[in-house]
Amino acid sequence: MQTTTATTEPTPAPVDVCSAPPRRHPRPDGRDSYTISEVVAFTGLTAHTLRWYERIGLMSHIDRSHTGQRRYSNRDLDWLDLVGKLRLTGMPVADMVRYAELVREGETTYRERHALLEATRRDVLSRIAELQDTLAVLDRKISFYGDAL
Amino acid sequence: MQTTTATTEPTPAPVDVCSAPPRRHPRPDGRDSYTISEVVAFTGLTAHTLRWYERIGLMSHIDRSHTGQRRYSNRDLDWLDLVGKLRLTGMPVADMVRYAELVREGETTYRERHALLEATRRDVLSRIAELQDTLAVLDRKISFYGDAL
DNA sequence: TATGGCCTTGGAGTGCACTCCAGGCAACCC
DNA sequence: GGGTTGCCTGGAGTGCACTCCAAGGCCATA
Repeated sequence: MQTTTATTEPTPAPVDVCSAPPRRHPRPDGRDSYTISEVVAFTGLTAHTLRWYERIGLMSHIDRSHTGQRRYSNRDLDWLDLVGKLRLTGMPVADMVRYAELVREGETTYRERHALLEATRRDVLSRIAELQDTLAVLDRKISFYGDAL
Repeated sequence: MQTTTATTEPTPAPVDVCSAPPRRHPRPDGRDSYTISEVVAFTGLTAHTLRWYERIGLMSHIDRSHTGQRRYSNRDLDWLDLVGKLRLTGMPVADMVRYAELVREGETTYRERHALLEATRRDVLSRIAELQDTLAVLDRKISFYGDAL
């Protein structure tokens, strides 16, 4: 089950540890190396975007095949899942890059990561509250139009 | 008490009827005419943005003083409140302009307005669900970092 | 050997939602 | 009259997050 990429395992390469993130799209088991187009299929992002994420430092360096093509690991996909979630919160990409840098710097940044996620959590809560507020307005208007019809 | 703008009252000018929207920022009572900078203070939008909204048709024509300066009514402020709410949902400005057009066209567009708001409502619900999903992920990570500290 | 498919790169382009600028008018205070 | 403030306009500029382009490498199949 636990296929490990020999290329990355020796150097534990600081990654986003934490409990295993739930994977949304079924990923084939027993593999740990995907082409960019497979990742496109899993994530819904474009290949352009994936390469751009790498360029701006939102993803740490991705493995390459002997011909120089990108080979994404399950860890990379987990990270993309998290990025997708953070994107939904409206977090700017620059902030996500900051978080990625903290992850790359290793365990010494736990405190700062904790603070960053706490702040994000507060943002998310207030966005949910705003949306629920908006929902109330929509419901009032919808029932107005519903009654008028 | 009821200061009415003589210019708009004769022609009831189709506006967003429905029940009275709750006003967020305290507006002085007994007035129905505000300068652009007052509206800036009430809404948090910039004067540029307010003029731009008008240019693109997101606001119907705003009253003018004898010198040509904009004079916003309470109805305009109510509309801006709604626009603010819709903006929070992530609705594109173009869609809001569409809704504004429907409002300007009068009662015959009730059905379409109803449908548009229903669709928006569904969007909002799914966004809330996404955010709650994200919140769960954040909580897991936050408690991981919290435990590790 | 050639054709097609998948991938690579740096850099330029796009769409959205503002945001600002230059130049000018009107009103008010000293 | 001069200075300041507030507002006006059309049009250009900005920042973000992609999105696309052109030119080319590698490799499998016909």
